[in-house]
Amino acid sequence: MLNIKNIIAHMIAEKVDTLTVDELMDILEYPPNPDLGDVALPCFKLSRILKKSPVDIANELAETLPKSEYIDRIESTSGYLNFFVNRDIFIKETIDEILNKRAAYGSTNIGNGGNIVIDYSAPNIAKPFHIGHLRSTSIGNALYNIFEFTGYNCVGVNHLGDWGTQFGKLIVAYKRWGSKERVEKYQIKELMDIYVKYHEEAEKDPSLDDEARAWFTKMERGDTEALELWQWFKDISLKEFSRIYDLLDIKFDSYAGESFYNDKMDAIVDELKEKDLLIESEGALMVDLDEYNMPPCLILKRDGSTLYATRDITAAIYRKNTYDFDKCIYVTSAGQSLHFKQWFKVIELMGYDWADRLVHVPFGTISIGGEKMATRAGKVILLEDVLNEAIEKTLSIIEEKNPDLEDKEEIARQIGVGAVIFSDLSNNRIKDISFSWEEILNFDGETGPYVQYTHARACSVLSKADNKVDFSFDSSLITTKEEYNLAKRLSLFPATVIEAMEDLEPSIITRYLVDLAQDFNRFYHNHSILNVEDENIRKGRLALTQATKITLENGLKLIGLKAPERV
RNA sequence: GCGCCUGUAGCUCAGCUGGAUAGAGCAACGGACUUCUAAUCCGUAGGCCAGGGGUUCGAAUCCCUUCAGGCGCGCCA
Repeated sequence: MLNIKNIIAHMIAEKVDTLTVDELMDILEYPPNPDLGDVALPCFKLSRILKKSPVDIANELAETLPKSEYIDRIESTSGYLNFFVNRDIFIKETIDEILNKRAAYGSTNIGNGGNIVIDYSAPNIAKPFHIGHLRSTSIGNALYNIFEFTGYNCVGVNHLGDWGTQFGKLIVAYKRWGSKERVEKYQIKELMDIYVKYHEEAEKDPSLDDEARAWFTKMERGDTEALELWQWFKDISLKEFSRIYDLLDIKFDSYAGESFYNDKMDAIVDELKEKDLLIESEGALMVDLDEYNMPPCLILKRDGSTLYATRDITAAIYRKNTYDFDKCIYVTSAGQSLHFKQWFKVIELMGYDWADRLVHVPFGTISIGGEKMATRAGKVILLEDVLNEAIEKTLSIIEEKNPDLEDKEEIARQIGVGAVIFSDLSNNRIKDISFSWEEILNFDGETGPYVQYTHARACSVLSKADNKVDFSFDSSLITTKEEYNLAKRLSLFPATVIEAMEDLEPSIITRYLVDLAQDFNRFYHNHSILNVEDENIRKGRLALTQATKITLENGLKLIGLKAPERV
């Protein structure tokens, strides 16, 4: 991998033996204005160590640093040491590497085959898949791809919410207001309707809740009728979910949900007892976390039934035994942060040294016009509606601009769905999102369709050249500002992937793609690729175009988007 | 009350473990399609980086504090 910072850090380390290459890598930065240089060393920190003024240090280094074929010249400017890289070599090596590695450009093996369990999506059975569920799904899926790309082996787990008192409620609702015919006809919509009705009625008549609890207890005791209804509701939900996952092109390696751990929790409760971690309070059992400045972690309710934490602890131990993970990652809303901190601590107190491999990846809440979405109140925007809306809009744009496009239904799906996922992965995870139809259906500017369009544009140029791209281009003919900026951007992709992996932050890739697309479009707009007289310039620009196409495609795939060749 | 998160252009957001003149997109206005796909590009305008202290050669960035908003705090997940 051609890494300019790395090369420069080595150069400096030869001269300044008080700093290591790694430390220098940290200090080196990219100047705000490319006219100043390609890489800069601010000398203010060295000033104290070397007991000289920053200006003197920069001046001295500018004269004494060893020559390198990669560096054209070095300038000292008011305490900064600015490096100007040799563009010929830099562009040549960057493009060569991309053309050689193709789909593997940007990948690394830092994971060394270690296992990563990623727990994401996890919708609740019998509830509709709404826009709020998208975040966990899209972030988890992107992290899955990013970890695979950096040399890990991922296990994607969909920890379905398929157990709990809401099923008691649903059974009560079904028995009172539902019918087999209606459920078979309207599927999850009907389940949602009767669930909403249940909550309306329960407001007036709290005895319904007792009834619901009784049904759930029946489920736990293995009552046939209760379990058959539960299984039926579950099948209906899974059918709906897999339709949505197909649309999104997202897959899981395991669907072991909450019910999977029903028979595994007793042993864990026993283990907690043996390890003397449980205390009793008002009939419930809990782990006291007072000395860690946290409220206690509830393990068993007064009636002896289990809780969320019980299940999570059990699942973590199961996953450790089954997958021997390097990391187990939970992609859930930021509102659950305390819960995770609590039970991670319990795992630690149980004496498991792998407690520090459990990672919570929180994300912000999605709201509509300032209001939280609530299934119970029926106030939701269904993800499928959003996806279909986006696909429809894409299709109408295609009809207008490129009606002869082959396979337009599928391409419209790829772009429409891409617009929704891209928008979801645009901001830092932790930021709250206010859902807006206008924004999610906007295909201009920093959007998925923009990046996909740019990719297709590159593909179109390449196909007009019969995809004849070879390595025999002369990089000294690639001289314009736009070409150089594009090459620089391309060279940053591998470091960007690593950063996204370390920060568990897919938006880093998303934003990189926008920057890359912008750089390519500026290049494309300012310079002809095919219609240039000089055959060698043409070759160089085609190589640059091909390198862009590859990098855009690799990046899009990481965040879970397709890269259609035509749009 | 305690804890966590957020506050940057009219709106949505970038800004790396502190570095040179705070950047994009949307919206607005003005330009560019007989030429490789205009889902594009170029330009104009838009800022007391919530307020106040502090640390530093240097702060949007780190520390303290105030304010505003969001979320959480033993039998939901």
